[in-house]
Amino acid sequence: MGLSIGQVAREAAVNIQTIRYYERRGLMPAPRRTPSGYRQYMPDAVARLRFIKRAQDLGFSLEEIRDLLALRVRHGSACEAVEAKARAKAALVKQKIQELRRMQAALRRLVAACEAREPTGECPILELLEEGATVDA
Amino acid sequence: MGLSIGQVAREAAVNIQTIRYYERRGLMPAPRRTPSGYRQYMPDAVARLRFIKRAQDLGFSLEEIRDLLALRVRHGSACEAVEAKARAKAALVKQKIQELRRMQAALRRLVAACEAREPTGECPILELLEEGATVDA
DNA sequence: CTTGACCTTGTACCATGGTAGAGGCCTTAC
DNA sequence: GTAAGGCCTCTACCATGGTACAAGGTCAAG
Repeated sequence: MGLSIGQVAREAAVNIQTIRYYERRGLMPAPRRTPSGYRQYMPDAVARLRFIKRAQDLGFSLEEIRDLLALRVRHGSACEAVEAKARAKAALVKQKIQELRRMQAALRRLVAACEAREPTGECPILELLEEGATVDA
Repeated sequence: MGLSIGQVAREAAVNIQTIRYYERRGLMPAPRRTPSGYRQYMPDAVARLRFIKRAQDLGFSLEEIRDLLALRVRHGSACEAVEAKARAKAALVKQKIQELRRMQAALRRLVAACEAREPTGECPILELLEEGATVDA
């Protein structure tokens, strides 16, 4: 009928234990069970797991990911709250992108310095990242 | 003469213990000591700490950051190795940026859906992130 | 010359995000 | 009907990245 936890784990390339862990932590909904107690998943469980993994790679914590997944609009009732959360998250993502771009610029300059075989007494990375260091959060 | 660990901690907005921890982990060089054993830092220690914090926010582990800091070109001798590391890191950063952009697009679509007060039976986030899910690393 | 703020080392503890193993039940194939 | 493999729960352990506390030395002010 549905997918077993092992099938889901294989398709999503995660550990079985991890799926159960996510269920405990509220990231995966508790699936239906067979009469004998086996978990039965719908195919979208695989998509959800892949989403979680991607979001994690992007630096979101499991708690944040739980929130992201909870942003699924429920009947328009909580729509404003959802919108606010989405906006906040988007702002955060935007900032991360900007910082990564600065990092990338620094890395590119380092590569260029290496290619140019400059005497390179100094490392551009530290200084370049310091440039934009007007953060305090 | 130099900065005390407390001064550095305050300026870089990190815990004193954290600085010592970084020293143990090889992210901060062991500074000179006063005759009585107090650590004495040069002002660039603050910059280094801020770099570490920024890199962490970008999703780099302490080990990766240690590597990044080690990329400081030493006399051109290890220049090719440094260049390769920088390139690899840049590729990784580029990928992260792309994924974050997809996440941002999903969030923006969600916001738009909220604003439009659509019936919003479905959440765009999960599906949109699934779109680009041609990853396996 | 003592009080308080600061420093030292060492060890222990915490949260997050898993991973592993024990002990036991289910299922399918021979 | 029995063995292999999958699943169940529960508990314990691991790495990472800190944070806290104890016991004690240092230093500057009064």
